[in-house]
Amino acid sequence: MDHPNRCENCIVRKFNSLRAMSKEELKAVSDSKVTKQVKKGEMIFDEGEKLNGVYCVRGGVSKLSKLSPNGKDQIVKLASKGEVLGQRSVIAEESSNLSATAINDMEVCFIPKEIIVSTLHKNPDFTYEVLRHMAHDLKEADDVIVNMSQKSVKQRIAEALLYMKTHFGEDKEGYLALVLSREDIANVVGTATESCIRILSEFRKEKLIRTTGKRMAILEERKLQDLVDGF
Amino acid sequence: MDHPNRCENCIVRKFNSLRAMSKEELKAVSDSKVTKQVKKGEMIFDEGEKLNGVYCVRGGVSKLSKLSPNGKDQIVKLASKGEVLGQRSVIAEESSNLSATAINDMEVCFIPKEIIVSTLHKNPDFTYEVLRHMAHDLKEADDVIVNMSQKSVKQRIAEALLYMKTHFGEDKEGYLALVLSREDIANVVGTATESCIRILSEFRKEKLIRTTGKRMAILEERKLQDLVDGF
DNA sequence: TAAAAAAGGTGACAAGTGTCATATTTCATC
DNA sequence: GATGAAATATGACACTTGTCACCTTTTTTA
Repeated sequence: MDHPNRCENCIVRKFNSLRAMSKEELKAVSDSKVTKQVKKGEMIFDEGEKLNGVYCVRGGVSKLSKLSPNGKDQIVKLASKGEVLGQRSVIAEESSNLSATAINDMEVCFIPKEIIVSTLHKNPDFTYEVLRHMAHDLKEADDVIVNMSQKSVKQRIAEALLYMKTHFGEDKEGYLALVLSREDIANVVGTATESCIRILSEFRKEKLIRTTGKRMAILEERKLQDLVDGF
Repeated sequence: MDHPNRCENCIVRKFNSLRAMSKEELKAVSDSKVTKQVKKGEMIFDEGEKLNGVYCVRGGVSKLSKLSPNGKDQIVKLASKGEVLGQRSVIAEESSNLSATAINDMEVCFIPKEIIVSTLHKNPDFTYEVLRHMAHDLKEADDVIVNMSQKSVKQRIAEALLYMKTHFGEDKEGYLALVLSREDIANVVGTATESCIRILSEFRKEKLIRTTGKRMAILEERKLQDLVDGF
């Protein structure tokens, strides 16, 4: 039973609420889960879809976004290793309010909702753990609301770059490990792609960042932070 | 034991997660709760404050807001009868990320966190109920993010008016039951007070609304909705 | 009730941002 | 390695929105 592909042995679990599951519950999850490879650009689930379970991210990064009436895709959250997608919809028994798309190649485990829901009813520790995670997500969402409404596009882009550095790190050459297209960055901060490109060009000219193709490196973290804080 | 001021008999409870509590738990809550009168403009708790419990709203309306670095107050949510304030912070064991201020005279019940937390550990139904509420709040927050970043100020104000009508209703004369200052409306939609006043004046000139002092009535719900949807 | 303070209202102007048009570069695929 | 498609880049311009200045009306307080 020490197969590396068993949830009991999956390191990723340490980061999410599944760590509060008992051995038996975890075994049941492992027996019914399906591991999937998702290629860059592929959609894991779409807005409005009824989800039959949740997706536990083993590797890669996913964007959670919502299509606005004007045709633009607002990215609400970036999810990586250890995060569980679709939890909210399964718990509220509603169709998904967001779509999930792979930003790079991903490995995710699909876990049927029956197991999640029954564990929620039987194991209060697990429910409490899920609740704590959701409380955290809600706080982050509040922060995003304030940033969106009170900060300029330039400040939001600076913040997004710093976020990418602290949450996804850098490679050996100092480039941000998470590579996002200009369009995706624009969709994270809620602006037009052209505005995003323009401001990144500005940052480059001011030597706050450097770029090679779509790879970007932060040169002046301090100055970017000052910008975010309004000088 | 049929005192009207006992939680067991409180109608408000029907609307929130406390309905999942057992008779005994509810009795304990009732014995330790403190009912407070909060006057218009008074703060219930402030951003950054450590909360020793939650506040159950019996009457009146509260704004939950967050001060942005530029000195503006972003209203994230309006809470009325039945809603529980401070839940998120108590569950995550963090200081509050928002402040709560009375928009009109309020009556709230303070419930010490110990009772909430211990019930969360003992009663899975209650935990699940709280979880479902928080899942709903999170969805609403996602929607706010998309609105903030993708809609114009005019659209957001139109939406805020419609929201006030559907959530708080109208009085006999057709005026919105919830009376907000122009500044508060501006803080809900994340714009400057002057811009808000200007757009409301515009709506008035176009006969979409009518105003008497700070009381406002919606005349053309359909047209406002069309505006929100981008014609 | 008068005076002071707060809220509502409007104009003028500047700054920020979105849109459209059009190059240019990079990337994927044969 | 060539070729077409997608992504990046930049200019021009209009529109939206914020800021400041000032005035009027309403509300609060002495």
